[in-house]
Amino acid sequence: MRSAPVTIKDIARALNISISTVSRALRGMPEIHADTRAAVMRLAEELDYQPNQLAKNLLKSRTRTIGVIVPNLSYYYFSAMLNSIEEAAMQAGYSVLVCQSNESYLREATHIQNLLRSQVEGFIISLSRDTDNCEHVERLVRKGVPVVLFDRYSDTIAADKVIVNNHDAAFNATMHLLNNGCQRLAVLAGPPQLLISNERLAGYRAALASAGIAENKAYVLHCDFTPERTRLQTTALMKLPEPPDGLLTISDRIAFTALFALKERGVRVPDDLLVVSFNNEPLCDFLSPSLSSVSQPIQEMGMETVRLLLRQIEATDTDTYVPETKVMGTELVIRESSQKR
Amino acid sequence: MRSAPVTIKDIARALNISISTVSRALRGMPEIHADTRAAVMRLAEELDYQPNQLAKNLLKSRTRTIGVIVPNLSYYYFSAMLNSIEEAAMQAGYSVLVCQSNESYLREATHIQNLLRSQVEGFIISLSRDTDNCEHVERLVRKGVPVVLFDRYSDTIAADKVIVNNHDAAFNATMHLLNNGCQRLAVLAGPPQLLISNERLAGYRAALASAGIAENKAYVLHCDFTPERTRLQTTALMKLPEPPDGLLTISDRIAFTALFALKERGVRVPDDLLVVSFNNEPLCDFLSPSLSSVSQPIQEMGMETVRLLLRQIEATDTDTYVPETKVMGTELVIRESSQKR
DNA sequence: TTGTATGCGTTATCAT
DNA sequence: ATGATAACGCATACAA
Repeated sequence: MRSAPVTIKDIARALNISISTVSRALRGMPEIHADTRAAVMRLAEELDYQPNQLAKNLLKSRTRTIGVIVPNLSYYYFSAMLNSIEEAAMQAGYSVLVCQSNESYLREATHIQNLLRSQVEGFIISLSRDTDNCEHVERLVRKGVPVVLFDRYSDTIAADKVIVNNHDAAFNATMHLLNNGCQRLAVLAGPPQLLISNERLAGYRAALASAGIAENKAYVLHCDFTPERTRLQTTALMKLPEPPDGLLTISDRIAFTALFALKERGVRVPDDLLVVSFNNEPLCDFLSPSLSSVSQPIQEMGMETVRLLLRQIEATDTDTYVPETKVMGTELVIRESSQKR
Repeated sequence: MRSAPVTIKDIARALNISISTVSRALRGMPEIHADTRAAVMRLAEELDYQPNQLAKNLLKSRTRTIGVIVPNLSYYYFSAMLNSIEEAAMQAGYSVLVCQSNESYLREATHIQNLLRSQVEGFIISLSRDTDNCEHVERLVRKGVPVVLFDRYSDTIAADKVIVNNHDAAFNATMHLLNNGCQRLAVLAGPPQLLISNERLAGYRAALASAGIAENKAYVLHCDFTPERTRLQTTALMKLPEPPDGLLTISDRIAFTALFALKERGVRVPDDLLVVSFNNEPLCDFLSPSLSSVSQPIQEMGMETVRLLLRQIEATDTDTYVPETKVMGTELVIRESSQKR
């Protein structure tokens, strides 16, 4: 049998005392008589009383809750970031409401709206693939709602950011491929509206330029994180009259599918083609050949996003606030896929 | 500058009308004069008014929110289940509060408590690895709180369940290995307190028995989903005087690490050892050799958990309610790892 | 030490 | 067509 939840009113009535006494007893206020407190506690325990968080939050106008919006939790990077964000938030006494945009602008905007209505005190966001207009987030910032972006950020948003130097990371990864003998270097980038993809692309180009290699436009293809598209683009690359002998992919998701497509076509990695990727998912180790990949300090990034957000939330004067961008270091983890044997 | 959120009171004051009129206009009630409504809507838009969901929920004693507790979202199976649960819930007008137990009983119990305080209307739970005592969930059920378990369930809980026939699935997987020539069949099971692991173990044993093979205790080892432990157990298996020539692992997480450890030791799959696993993560395709694995109908399972939960939530008489267990079909997806070439 | 009254933002009931 | 008021569950200022 289901019944309405127990309230302090129920306890008060049963004990024939006032609700304020119950409230005080429950919260261990010192002025309450020991006997009264004991009786209240006993009954609360017996009835399995659970304080109504809604009522508390409404009264205090504080929820100590932060909204997190990520593209998709089945990407390792985001679920790992969520873990570290949750941990840091919990330590600080905040809880987390997680939403997935599923790479859709519309869902992202809807989630922001809903989280706002649920009175979250701030947002940690990594933008969706299809978000080319950031008006929805900019409005948040304009309203003074604390926002921190990570990874998938945008230039136009005046919020705190926790990112890596995508340009330099891609530059280094590309140089690594060049140094290992690649002559024809291709790249599987993300969708063109994704800033981090473009930054990585720029790093790739800078590396080519620094090595005095002219860019071959046919070697630069865009993917959208769907296996179908990646497969198509990989095949397109290898069908070129001069197929590449080196490949940079801007995400492990893309690399996994690409490696699969390559194997199907009989392209041997690293013998025929060297590969370097981004994100350093745990699986990189398990693949054969194992996959070289750029790692981000997920643990630190999660802590940093929370730190920046709480700084905003707990700031007394919000007028003098200047958004900060924290650039974290990356590491190129070199494995079998990027070294000739 | 941050300011207190806009309320209907603000709008009422600005327009010099009563809050009830604002409330009615906002909700499109027919009795409101067109001009009044227009003015209210305009101002609400301009001030970016967001109704306070806390207040609404408190008043209605309904949140249309369900709590989902899973061990860890970085396991593919759970993030995929979450996606399908969220989708189904959204379609039905409910939203989802997700929590990770991180395989800890304590966190699981704490999350239940917190979600209860947040007035969720029901729970969808997959138990943590360390949950050997289900008192926390049983109490929920006793209180009449709607609960649906999936995958990691327990016999002692009188709630709806959405599961697969673990015994038969393991039986079939084991038979498949036997039919492909395995003589010495080992199994890497999960922790002994995990019912689904024991069921799969029982299926393995039944298959051996049906083939007239005596069980070799040394071939049955338990893992706890940590790579370290799995690595250790895999090594232990291969160090036996008579190492196995077939291996059943009760989760892809375990299989991935085991395959890695095998490769390190120079054990060739499938030449020296055939492997079958559980969960059919997308990566199974990408590994080399690709990994045979038992798949569960995640999409349908998500829909089913939500359907059963909403049935409970929306039931008028909760007295006559009898918990239902929905057993979904599995499919053994055969890949390279389980067939001699 | 305990009780009474007020308010958080909203909807609903009852007037007008 | 609109307004005043009570209620949801809780915390707290003020009274007693």
